[in-house]
Amino acid sequence: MEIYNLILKNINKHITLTREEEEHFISILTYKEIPKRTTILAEGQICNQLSYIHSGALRSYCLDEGGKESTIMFAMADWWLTDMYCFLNEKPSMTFIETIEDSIVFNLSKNNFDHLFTAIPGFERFFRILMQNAYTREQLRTIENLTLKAEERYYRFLNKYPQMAGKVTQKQIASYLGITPEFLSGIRKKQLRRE
Amino acid sequence: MEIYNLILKNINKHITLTREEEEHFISILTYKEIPKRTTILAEGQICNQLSYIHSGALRSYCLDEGGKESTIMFAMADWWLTDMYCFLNEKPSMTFIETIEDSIVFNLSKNNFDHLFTAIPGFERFFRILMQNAYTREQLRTIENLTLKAEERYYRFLNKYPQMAGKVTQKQIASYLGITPEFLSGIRKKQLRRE
DNA sequence: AAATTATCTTAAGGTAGTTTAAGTTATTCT
DNA sequence: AGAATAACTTAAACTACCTTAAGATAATTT
Repeated sequence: MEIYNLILKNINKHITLTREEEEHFISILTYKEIPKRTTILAEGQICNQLSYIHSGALRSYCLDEGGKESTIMFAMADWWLTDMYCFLNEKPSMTFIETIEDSIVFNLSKNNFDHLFTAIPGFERFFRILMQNAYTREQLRTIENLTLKAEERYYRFLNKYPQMAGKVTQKQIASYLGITPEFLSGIRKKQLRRE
Repeated sequence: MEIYNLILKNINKHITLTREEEEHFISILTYKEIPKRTTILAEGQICNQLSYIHSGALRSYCLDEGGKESTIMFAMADWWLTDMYCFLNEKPSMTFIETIEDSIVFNLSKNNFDHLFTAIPGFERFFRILMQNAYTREQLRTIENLTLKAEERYYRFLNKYPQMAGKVTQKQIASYLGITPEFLSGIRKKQLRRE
């Protein structure tokens, strides 16, 4: 099937599958078309799906006691997304996941995820590399949060995710950077004056 | 060898090795005794070792342009530690790693790490799970840094790493929390007054 | 044991980021 | 298209956290 070329290419970056393995893998995915601004995972639900984003864009975030949002990550086409801790440990989700625009995702259930490793051991390697990348990316974010001021973090964000910057609201960017929308507005004004 | 029981138990939590596999794995480790306050990795060096900490405690940190330290992680007995990004990509290290106390570590070189996966494919699974845990831990830290005030982060740190709290200086704790030692001192004073 | 050096504390003054509130501009819904 | 809702901006007052500097305490070196 044509539409699965993208995800197969994603996997082929790290491991090689036989024709049968590819077919098996695709057979355990569930195809979902999701309109924009749809919540596909809410806090408290059991998170039993790992989503590959075929097209579109999504966002995961959490709420603190006061109702303040923090964006955990933005995810676009060809990325994987879930509440990883809760997916792996089958705990009620601590996060929300919603579409930013109309999206097509392929879901892999926790059950199929677990069995995939016995059916096709090569996937251990694939997900090892995926987790490595996620870990090192997350660690870099920690360091940037600790060492940089909001203004510098904002410019690095624009630089790292230029496609995202156009799709998401500034409120969402602010909540990713850990600042208020008002403060971000000030940063942007400063930039405009310079141009 | 008696001394390798701890690391084998660590690995056995996630995968099962045959006797020969255990022996092969141990044979590629290099044993190191390191006195306290020794830098085992400096910024700019190629980081080609992944360290398992048999005993003792270590810390990894980075320096910004102004020379300000940020502690990336504290690591104690039975933990794995390296500059993961630079280890995996064979880049010059962006971080420093130093012993906090006299330590014994077993080093796995990048070369042996790479070959380990073909020699004993089960290690793909082991390191997948290791990376998963590192990733989800790091993501939790990001969220806490974004949503919590320094005081609350300090108490969670004490709670999560009670053994560490006694071993490291407050300057180091402050640099892990992303605050100045002076500000941490103020937080501690507040706590003392309450008791 | 003394001297040196690093850590920890205290306090005053400064800056980065927040809060609240009001007004403006987009989006979404009917 | 008009009404409703959410996003974005502006500004003033506030708070969390930083900077600098000095003195006290602890650890390390000689």
